[in-house]
Amino acid sequence: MTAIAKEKKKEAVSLDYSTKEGIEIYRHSASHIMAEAVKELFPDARLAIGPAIEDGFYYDFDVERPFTPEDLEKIEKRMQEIIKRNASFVREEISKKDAIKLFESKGEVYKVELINELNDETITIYRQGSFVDLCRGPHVLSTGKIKAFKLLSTAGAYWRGSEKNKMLQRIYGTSFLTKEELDNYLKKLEEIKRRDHRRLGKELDLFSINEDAGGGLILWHPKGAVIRKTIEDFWRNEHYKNGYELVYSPHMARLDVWRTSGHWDFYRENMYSPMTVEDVEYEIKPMNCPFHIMIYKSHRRSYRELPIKFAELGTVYRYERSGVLHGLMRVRGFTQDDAHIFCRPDQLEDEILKILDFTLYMLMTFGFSEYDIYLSTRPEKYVGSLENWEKATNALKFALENKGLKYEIDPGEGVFYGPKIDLKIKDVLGRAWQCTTIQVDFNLPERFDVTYTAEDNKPHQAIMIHRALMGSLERFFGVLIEHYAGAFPVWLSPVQAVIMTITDSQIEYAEGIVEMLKREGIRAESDFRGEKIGFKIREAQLMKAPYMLIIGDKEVKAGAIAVRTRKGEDLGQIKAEAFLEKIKKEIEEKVA
RNA sequence: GCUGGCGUAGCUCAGUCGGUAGAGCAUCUGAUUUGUAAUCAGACGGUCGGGGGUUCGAUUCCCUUCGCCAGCUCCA
Repeated sequence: MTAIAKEKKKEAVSLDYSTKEGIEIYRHSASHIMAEAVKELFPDARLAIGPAIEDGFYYDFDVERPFTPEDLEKIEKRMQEIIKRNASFVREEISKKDAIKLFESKGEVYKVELINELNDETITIYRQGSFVDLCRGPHVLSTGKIKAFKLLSTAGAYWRGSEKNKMLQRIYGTSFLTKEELDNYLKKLEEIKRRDHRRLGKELDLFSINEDAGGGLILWHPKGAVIRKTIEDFWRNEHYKNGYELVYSPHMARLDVWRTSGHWDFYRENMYSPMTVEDVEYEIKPMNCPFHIMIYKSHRRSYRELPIKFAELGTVYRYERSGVLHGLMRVRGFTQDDAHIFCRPDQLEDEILKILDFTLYMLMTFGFSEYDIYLSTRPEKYVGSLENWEKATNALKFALENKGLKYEIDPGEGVFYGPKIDLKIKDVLGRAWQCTTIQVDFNLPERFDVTYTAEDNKPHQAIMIHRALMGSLERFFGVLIEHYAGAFPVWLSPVQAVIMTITDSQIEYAEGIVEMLKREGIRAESDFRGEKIGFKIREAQLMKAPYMLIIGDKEVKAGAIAVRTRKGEDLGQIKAEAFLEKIKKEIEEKVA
């Protein structure tokens, strides 16, 4: 039992707030102080809930009109006063009946609703000054303990998160033990804005979304496309090395295919309306699996052939509600780095282990070493037998444990046809983006009758593993942009070197250098404009080009180039060949 | 989808308490030939997101519609 758990029995706690549990208590107390301030300023506000969250806290209120930024300032000021009053947090235990009476008398209908759902006969409440709130606690000793806080934003939020309920007004805030920590956090928020892939995507001319085309549909500009191509080439090569075969499949198919697969019954909310072609209904694909199954089934397969691994950069379309679209991270049309592995039962675990190794290798190459792993289990809407679900889930669990990877269970978050392992990459926002997914599926093979001929010369049902390592190229690209703040490693940089002349008299020499680099496969660009070198450097710097090759009379005379990096380092005069060797090596080794 | 906020030149933004708009950057033209993050000058560029209403007059006020942004997961 932790110290905090023990302290929960007491009225309020004095403890080390720098622990994870400690800071939660601290922030939860800050949320009570905010609620008190709101009640003092807006007596008609009804309290909902107000927990501590990842980087702060919030409290939901039912109020007549939404809070304005000016309201937040007033609330902040009032919170300062409440902190100055230094009222103690006092814990009380009262009977359920008294609790209901208490909150009814205050008109706190949401609190009454919550109490009614509690099974305990004794309810705990916390008071500070004249403010009282239904709360399990614990809290800090007194309001004066809160040293640094800030209210950040307001937003609508449904009561209990359901859009069928009334929308309440939520105030987000954060608090830290010291002003310094708070300032650091606010700085981090600025940094997050600076790295936003939507902003960088525009600034670096990587991609755009055009409202005439539609939301959630990505236009890849040349510079973004080069990066994508580089990723794809790497991906294809690695897949061939790992025993995959590449395939291509169409973007639509007859609706009956999706009926057979179960998508039409279990995944329809993510699918677009069918279109009718010569009286037959067709559907744009939300997944690639049925096509890979068809390729598998195009002829009979022997147990000797397995595992068969079909991989495809397959573009799929899924309906997402307009409000959830977000740059490259959440889109309606995206390309999965998809693959389906058809195997025998005895091969299943080994194949999952191979995929895990492959995944970690791929992610590492792109500079990601931090991720959270989840094992998602059977959802409410599912196909197949419970027995199959259990087999599949156990296979995934076994593989994770065998690898010694830490994971959490995500109950009910599996796909309708099978459980899955998800790897979530953490971006600078601290948000974890689901990229990798590995799904074991006994069900589609059954629905499509996917078999192989075994040693007994009889058909046996194959098992399928669906997997995407980067997830979708769009989302992965978004995470990459934020991860590198647009300054991609050389191998991914759309422009790897900008060659710039000091004056017109070096153009001929510089052209030779550019040509040589291009011939060697370097993405070199020239800037021979009649501008000052500082101006050219500034532009290349803003485009985050890793190398700037400056050529003046001195370099022409020496038969060399002056190399500057985007970090501002001056590598001095070197021979073009030496530079070529250096940059080639960096590209080859994918140096970050 | 819901709630709120926002929508002015290619971009970033200012402005108009109702009298049809302005800056910087970008683009184009010219001059400048320059040594490590912005040379100078000129020109071009907008029916102020779309539609409707009020008004002598709307970019400004009202309604509606579209788009974008934030939140809607964290359960006393």
